[in-house]
Amino acid sequence: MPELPEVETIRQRLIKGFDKSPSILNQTIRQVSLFWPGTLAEPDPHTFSAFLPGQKILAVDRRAKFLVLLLSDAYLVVHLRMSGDLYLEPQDSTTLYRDSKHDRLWLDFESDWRLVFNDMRKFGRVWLLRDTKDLFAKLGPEPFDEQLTSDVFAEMLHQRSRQLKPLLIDQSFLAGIGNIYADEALFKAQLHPLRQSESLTLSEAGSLLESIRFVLTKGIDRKGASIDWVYRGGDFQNYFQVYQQTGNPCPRCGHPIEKTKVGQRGTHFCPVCQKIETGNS
DNA sequence: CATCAACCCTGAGAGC
DNA sequence: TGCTCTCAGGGTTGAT
Repeated sequence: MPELPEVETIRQRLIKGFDKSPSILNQTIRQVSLFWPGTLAEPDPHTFSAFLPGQKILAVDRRAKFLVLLLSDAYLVVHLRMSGDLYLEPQDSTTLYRDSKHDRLWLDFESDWRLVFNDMRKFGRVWLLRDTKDLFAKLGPEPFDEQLTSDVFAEMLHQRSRQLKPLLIDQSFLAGIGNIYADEALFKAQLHPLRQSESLTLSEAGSLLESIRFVLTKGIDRKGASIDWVYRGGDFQNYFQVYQQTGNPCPRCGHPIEKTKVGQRGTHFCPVCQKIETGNS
């Protein structure tokens, strides 16, 4: 499931070009094909398809797990949710080589290239907006924001009274973390997923922020994780310490990694290294 | 404000 | 082989 590192990887591939495909920058949209109307959050399909032809892609940015395509006169925002993917391919390759069963949207450019939005589980969404302010209004800070110092992060944790795991994946608290990187960051910081956020010491808060940045950086360096049957070409899954490592020995102490359910989400942790008690180190 | 559950979906894997 | 059941998960929504 794409989290910040996977979305960032896709962003960089769209900008730089990937494999044999060119950069998406300066491509001009010629034609729109929408195969699953539910993909479109707004506006309605008719307005969407009528507006886009002639629009040029000027930039590709990221906010949280959203990809933001700056067009000549609007923003095209994409959220990949669970199974979405976004890539360029030649306009004739779908008919010739590939099963297009899960394609939800095509943007055909004036060149021979096509932007494909493929999304097996249909959870992904696309917005065409004049302004992204409302959509992003409730998002928390970016993990790499320079303003986010360990003191600021500690204060954010103390202002809430929640278990760490659900808090980390709450996009209004911090933007871009999902289930994988939350589990990995908590393990690296040696904090129990059920620890109450307000109980963290200043040094524990600093350690958690540092761990979050470490695992996200590692994920980006590895071009993201390719898990389940969704392959995106990254190999961070080979570096998981606890995620999907249930029963395997903890890399730190050797005790078997355990899996529980926290806030409706599968949660992996080491019961020895990740203590629930308040650390007074 | 925090917590919980249902919902949106598909396909993989288990059990029979 | 082929059926049915369960599960996974990001984010939204509504109830407690």
